[in-house]
Amino acid sequence: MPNHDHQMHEGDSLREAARGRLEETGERWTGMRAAVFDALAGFDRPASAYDIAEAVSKSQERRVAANSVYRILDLFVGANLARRVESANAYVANQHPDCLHDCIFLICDSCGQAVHLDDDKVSGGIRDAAAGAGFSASRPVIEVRGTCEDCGDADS
Amino acid sequence: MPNHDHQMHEGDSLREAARGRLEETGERWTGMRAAVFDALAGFDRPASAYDIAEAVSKSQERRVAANSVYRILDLFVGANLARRVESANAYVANQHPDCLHDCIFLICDSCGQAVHLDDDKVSGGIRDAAAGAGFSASRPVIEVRGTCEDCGDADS
DNA sequence: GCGTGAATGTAATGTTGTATCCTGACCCGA
DNA sequence: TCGGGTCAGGATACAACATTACATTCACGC
Repeated sequence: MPNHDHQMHEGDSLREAARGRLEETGERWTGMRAAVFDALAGFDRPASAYDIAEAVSKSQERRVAANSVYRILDLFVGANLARRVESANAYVANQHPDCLHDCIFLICDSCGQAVHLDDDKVSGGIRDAAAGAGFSASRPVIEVRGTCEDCGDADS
Repeated sequence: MPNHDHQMHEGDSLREAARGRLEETGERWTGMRAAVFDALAGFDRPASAYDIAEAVSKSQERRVAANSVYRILDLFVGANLARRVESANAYVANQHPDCLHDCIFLICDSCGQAVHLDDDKVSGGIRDAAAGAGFSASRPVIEVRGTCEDCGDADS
């Protein structure tokens, strides 16, 4: 079970939380950044920068290049608005940008969905193991590939 | 501390262990596979498929294409002779191919070295956390980016 | 208005990973 | 010895992911 309550967000509430968080870091919430955030949050699974570029191109009715998207995604990751899923070369919106965690992703190899867990006990164990090897951890990457409940139920 | 002893290998011993393990799976230990394994084991840090292709090209004195290397690396990963480091898009030789673990990589962002830990307690915790969310884990990816002891000592 | 720096656009290029089809070595049975 | 099957690997092309350099535009203080 989680060891504290999060302010969870969705839809407009998430957008506003993201905007607030980004502005706290001294960055601007521009139209382009809003469009990228909306596109990212609109996916129900991890989205690649190119997926997002395509979605934004559609919503803006003009071509948006990948590198603009990369710039903004890097900014988002730095500000905790988004996370990178390393094993999928993709990104997800962070549902609670105000709250910093080492997080765990459960990624279904069948449907592509990614669930985000926060378990400070597990991540603490990893940080301890790293520290025990004389290693100073800055960014744990904890991802589990496998099969989600829905896909496991019925072997389609 | 590790919770059991491994048969650790290096040099020729590692090569022989790898060969034995691969042949146990019903695959052949060909010259090309040996060359790829030697190249991989010769790197002191995670190596990309293209790094390995280049090294093998040199040792064979002919051009070896990346896709051949990928095929062989996939085979190695499947047979537990090598591991993929997801956060670096790279591969490392497994020092004890006879022994299957969820493993933890500590990757130094400064020098690029990767240390391989086996800690069944930590990985068990992750599998438990996944199971608690109804998720059937097949392949945990546990990597920690940070700074190793050597690079942290003196801030060059 | 106008200069300045931040944000974004444009284009090219580099890196990583896959797909497809083909060749050559080897084995095996007729 | 001939044919056919299998499989490792080669060649090529291409798809997907990511970065770089430089030009242009925009917001804001003055």
